[in-house]
Amino acid sequence: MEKVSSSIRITGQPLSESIFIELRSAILRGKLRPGEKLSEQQVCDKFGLSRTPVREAFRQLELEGLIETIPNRGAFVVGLSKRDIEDLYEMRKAYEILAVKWAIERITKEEMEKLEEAYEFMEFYTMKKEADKMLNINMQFHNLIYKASHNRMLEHTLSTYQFYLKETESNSAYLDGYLEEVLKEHKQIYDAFVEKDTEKGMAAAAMHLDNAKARAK
Amino acid sequence: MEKVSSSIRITGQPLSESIFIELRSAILRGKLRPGEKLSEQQVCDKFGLSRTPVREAFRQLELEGLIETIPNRGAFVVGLSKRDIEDLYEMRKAYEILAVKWAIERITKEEMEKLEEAYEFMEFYTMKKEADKMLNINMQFHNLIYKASHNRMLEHTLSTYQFYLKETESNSAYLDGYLEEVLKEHKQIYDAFVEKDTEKGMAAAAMHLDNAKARAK
DNA sequence: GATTGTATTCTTGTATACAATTATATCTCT
DNA sequence: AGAGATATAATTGTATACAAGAATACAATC
Repeated sequence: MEKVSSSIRITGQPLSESIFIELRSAILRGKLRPGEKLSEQQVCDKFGLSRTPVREAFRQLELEGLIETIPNRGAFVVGLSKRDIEDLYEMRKAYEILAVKWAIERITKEEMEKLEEAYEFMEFYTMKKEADKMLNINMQFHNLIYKASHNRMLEHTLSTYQFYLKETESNSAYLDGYLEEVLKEHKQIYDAFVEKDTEKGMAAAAMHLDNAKARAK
Repeated sequence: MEKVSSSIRITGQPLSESIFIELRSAILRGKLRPGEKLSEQQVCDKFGLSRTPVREAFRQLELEGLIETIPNRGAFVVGLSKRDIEDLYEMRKAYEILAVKWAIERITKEEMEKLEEAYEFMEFYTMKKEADKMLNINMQFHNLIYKASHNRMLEHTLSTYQFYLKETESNSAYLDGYLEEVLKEHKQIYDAFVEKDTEKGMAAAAMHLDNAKARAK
């Protein structure tokens, strides 16, 4: 493992959090290979800090299943296979459908206003053909739905999946040729919120995620 | 928080793991109330050990969303609302359907033999009307399916949900009057494995979990 | 040459010590 | 008495120290 010159200290945020995010990203991006041993001391040396926060990060990675620790032997990178990622799209789809359903039932007025605003930005960026901004607002749109589902676990899990898929996607600018198609799919979801039609929303979400999976190829 | 007389040390297992499981259980069972402050020192005193393993357990609880930590202020119990638990049944159902689908597609010969054995135990215990043993083999049956899905994340999540629901269920002996009904539902799932019929399996799983939710009331 | 037993080294698991931030209590002033 | 400021105490965040287990190296034996 190569050293990094700069510290990862961010004021206010515990170091264990930073290390967790950093290592998770490295594993998902394949910089840390499955099977590879992850030594606490090496990680400490790399980031220039003590073992305490590193160990806390390890325990979190273990809980997410990205590393496997054998007592008194150490931690080993697990990582995601091609099929794991394929599966992840399916798992996300199943939850996203639930999120849309609950969000339509439970969304507050304020949340609805934010969702409307997000959708309007999507229209705007589609018109301007700004794919990278579209990618961002796309994520926000979905995150607003997660929040509006008013279920912390679902929200957390879907945010995690979003992160996983973002990190593992080979080409993050894959939206380029599909802006209008993507907009249309989101319009169907958004319309379902306006009409408070859960069935329509769930169907639209399912369709959208099937297409998203196909586009990511 | 009251002290416990006995130590929770189990040879081979890190203490952080034991504390994690212990605290998680306490939160799910409502012994630790939502909003309550969870002091590191208090937990240390209670279990008679140092802060290092306690902190590691806290980080894991945080990741599962059962506590919320505010930097430099401490950890606060979050817990699950009635609706959270209701939702959990839906979330479990969505994943269980996926697990059955993938398991039917991916199950190995050895795994199939174990599943068959588990199902036969279910028949046996139903005949003998042993509800508590049935509860156990029931969990095993489902865990075998999780394993056979050959997706670690799905397996881990479903195991967690199983634990959550088991801990929060008001009456763990709720199977009592429903042994034959439950057996029938599992037979349908098991038959789908024998016939390698994913559609049938998914439908049977959906039905089973709807009924399980209704029975838990 | 292969294998087993032992000593050494290395790594992890836990406890303690220190630093930094936050909460609380006390005191002052109006 | 109440509001604000300061000092003290308590709690968290991080680093270091120690203990226990595992891996490695090496010697002795077959």
